Amino acid sequence: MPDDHRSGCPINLTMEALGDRWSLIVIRDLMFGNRRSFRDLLTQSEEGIASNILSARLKRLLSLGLLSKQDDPRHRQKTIYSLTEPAIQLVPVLAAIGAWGRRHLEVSEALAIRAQLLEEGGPILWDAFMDDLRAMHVEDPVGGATGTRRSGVLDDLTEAFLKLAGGDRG
Amino acid sequence: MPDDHRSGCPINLTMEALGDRWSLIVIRDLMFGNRRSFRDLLTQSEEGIASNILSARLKRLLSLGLLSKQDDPRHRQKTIYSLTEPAIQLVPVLAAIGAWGRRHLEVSEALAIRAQLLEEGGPILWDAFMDDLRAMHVEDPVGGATGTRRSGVLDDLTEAFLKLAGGDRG
DNA sequence: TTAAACTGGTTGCTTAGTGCAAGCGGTTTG
DNA sequence: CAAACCGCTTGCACTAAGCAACCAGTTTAA
Repeated sequence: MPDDHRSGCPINLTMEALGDRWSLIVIRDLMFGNRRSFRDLLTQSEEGIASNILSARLKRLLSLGLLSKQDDPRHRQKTIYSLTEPAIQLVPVLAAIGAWGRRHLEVSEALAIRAQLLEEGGPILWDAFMDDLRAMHVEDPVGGATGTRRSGVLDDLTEAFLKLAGGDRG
Repeated sequence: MPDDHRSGCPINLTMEALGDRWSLIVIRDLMFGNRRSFRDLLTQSEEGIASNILSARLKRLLSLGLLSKQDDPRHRQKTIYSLTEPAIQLVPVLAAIGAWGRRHLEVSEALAIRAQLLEEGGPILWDAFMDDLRAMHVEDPVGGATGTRRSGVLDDLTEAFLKLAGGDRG
């Protein structure tokens, strides 16, 4: 039988895959917040995702091939979640969404600075960021999760955010 | 009281506004299919939206300020739905989503051609398209709905689609 | 003149997704 | 050896989605 999709339209298929209130939030936290474990994603979530929803989303994103999981060598019970190449290629999508939201919705200044820098940086910055993400999520997911591997772009974005937030997050 | 949002993050606020399976589909049909009435959106929908869902989405998008409605001079009962400026500015978002879906999901050839042309055209084409949409949805919504006002970009996209689909749609 | 078709929806029902709180077996830390 | 932490699961309430039938008013065509 054919696939059980509503249509073969690229926009529709993307909405079928990611068109809910949480999937892109989880990917955003992995991508920009480098939250790589269930507990990090759960407790550091700005929006307060519930554990059963997070569990369901991680399963779904794994089965879609957007995430991969590895054992954490530091803790036998711990899992490292990483972005795969398809998820990394969502950078331009998240940049466009962030730019639109920043213009048309009531965003907070601190949380909007990353969207602004990402928009201003354009495709050149996105490509640099995607290369960093490949190093931290595909080539060396453990190093990326533990801090051995870092991203210059991500450090810049985080620094700009912390300057406005005055704070204690990353 | 503060707004009842999960957070002030641009990506989160966009997902709260448009993060469901249908909102962007409705906007896509208005934008690329020039479906401007309830009936058109309902019956010409590739994905088969239900009438109660369509009704709810139109109400929601109107209240968010992404759509406007006008009386149709040809039919006292008919309503013309139009994109507002914020919705028109979703063009880059839909282009990015379409480009991603085309690369990573099982799209159909005919339905993917628009995404491809939009991606290849880049920001210059998007700007031209957005100007056309302003003429058809903001300046002269009635003319845009009735065919008096047309979009060169949209005609090109539709022609390319019809060539592959062999068909009877627009 | 009247019936058929079309207009933008609504209603009722079932199923799927979201949100919250509590809990669970195993692991590591102090 | 107890407390904290690990990735989850369970249960229950509520909202959103999906389906089919229906509705009153308007236009069209015989």
